[in-house]
Amino acid sequence: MQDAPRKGSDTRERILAAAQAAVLEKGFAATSIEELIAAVDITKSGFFYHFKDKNELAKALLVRYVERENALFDDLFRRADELNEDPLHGFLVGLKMMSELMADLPNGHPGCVVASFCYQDRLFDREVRDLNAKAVLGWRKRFRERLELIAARYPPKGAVDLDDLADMLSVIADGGIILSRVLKDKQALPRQILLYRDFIRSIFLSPDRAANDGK
Amino acid sequence: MQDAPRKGSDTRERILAAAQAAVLEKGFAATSIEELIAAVDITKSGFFYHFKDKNELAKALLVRYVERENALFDDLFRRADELNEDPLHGFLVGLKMMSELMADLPNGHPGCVVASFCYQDRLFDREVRDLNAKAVLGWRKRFRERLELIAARYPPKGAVDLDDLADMLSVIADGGIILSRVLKDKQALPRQILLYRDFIRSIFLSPDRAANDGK
DNA sequence: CTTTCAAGTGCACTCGTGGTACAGTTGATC
DNA sequence: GATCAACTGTACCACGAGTGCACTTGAAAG
Repeated sequence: MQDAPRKGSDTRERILAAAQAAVLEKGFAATSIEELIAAVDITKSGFFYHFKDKNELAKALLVRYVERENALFDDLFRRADELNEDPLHGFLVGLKMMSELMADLPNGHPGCVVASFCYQDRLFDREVRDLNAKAVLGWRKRFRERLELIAARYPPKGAVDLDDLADMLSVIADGGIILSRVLKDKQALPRQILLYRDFIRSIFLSPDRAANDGK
Repeated sequence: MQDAPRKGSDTRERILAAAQAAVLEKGFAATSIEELIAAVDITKSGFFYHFKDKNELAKALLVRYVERENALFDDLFRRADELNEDPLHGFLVGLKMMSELMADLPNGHPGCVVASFCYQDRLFDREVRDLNAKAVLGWRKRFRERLELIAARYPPKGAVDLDDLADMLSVIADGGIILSRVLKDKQALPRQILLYRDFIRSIFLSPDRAANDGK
């Protein structure tokens, strides 16, 4: 284990944590290196030891965010599946848990780095923009696979594009975060996720079954 | 008519147009006054004649955007209603038109100023943040009123919160714009709007009626 | 035809920030 | 005792935001 050569050396991680919080509140350009080194209590040289320039910081920020978000989804839907054999009900339980997770965040959702970068993408090089696209496509793949399992067992009513339906969860999440933040209403995001859940249920569950599936 | 005292004097509008395009690509902080005055071909003093500081520019940008967006919605759903007496089918037609409008934008949707500002809100004063919230609440009110008319004639299946359902359109729009931009897929946004349309139909139209309502 | 006023120009200045360069320091590990 | 990751310290440059103020211009109103 030579990943922590020196005492702790969590400096890089602390920079990233401070940077993410600042970026989600003010945007990347307005987040100054000076404020970050003040927050983490290092010198400017220390910062440039870890990141050769600001674009490197952006890249690391995005990679870290996507990894964490993926780990969170992995854990959440794994637990949901343990509670349920059926792919549809596993998904519905997972969405419910996701909604509750968002509702329980004390200060509301801090924001999505992918969405933030999307509205500032001319600041970054192509690599960062490609990483952003890859993250969204990863979520599409993840949810599409679940939806395929569901569709195999529960033939959907009408023609539904499963990619679009998978994307819709990212859409609801990003849009819901914006709604919550703008309205300063922490519950707006979880409620939107529950609406998506209702939509999924209405697509895959026939009306009579959906009727006695309340809650 | 003393609103245009001097020849043309569309300078202010040209500044705002250039600023909006730049802000949606790079964020507000990264949009320099210097680049704006270069684009509009005036001097720095000329800029500060129109806006006393950058925050004033942000405010004007937001006000302009919301006014235009509201005018667009007014026009779109008014035309949809002219084609249809029924509130539900008027809404469905409006959503279809909205989707087609988005699909026909040559370079994709340029972005939502409200969403952009949301991820940079610490840059602005309270007035701008309040304006942002008011804009979203305005859209909620607008769509909620439509949904109430619909719900009165078509009792919805299950308990639906009409505020949430109204918000969901803003959510889908903002999230869909992000999806489209990140994936560089212009059609992603219009497809998400059509999914919302499907959801609306499934809520208010009973299954047998929904069946022969295809397209 | 002169006064007035909106809509600017020109210039000089301060400050914060990104970024470079490079030499030196510290402390755990081998 | 040497090595190396992880820093510190100092000095420096260029650029852009934003301020302040005096000055100009051209259309319109009296």
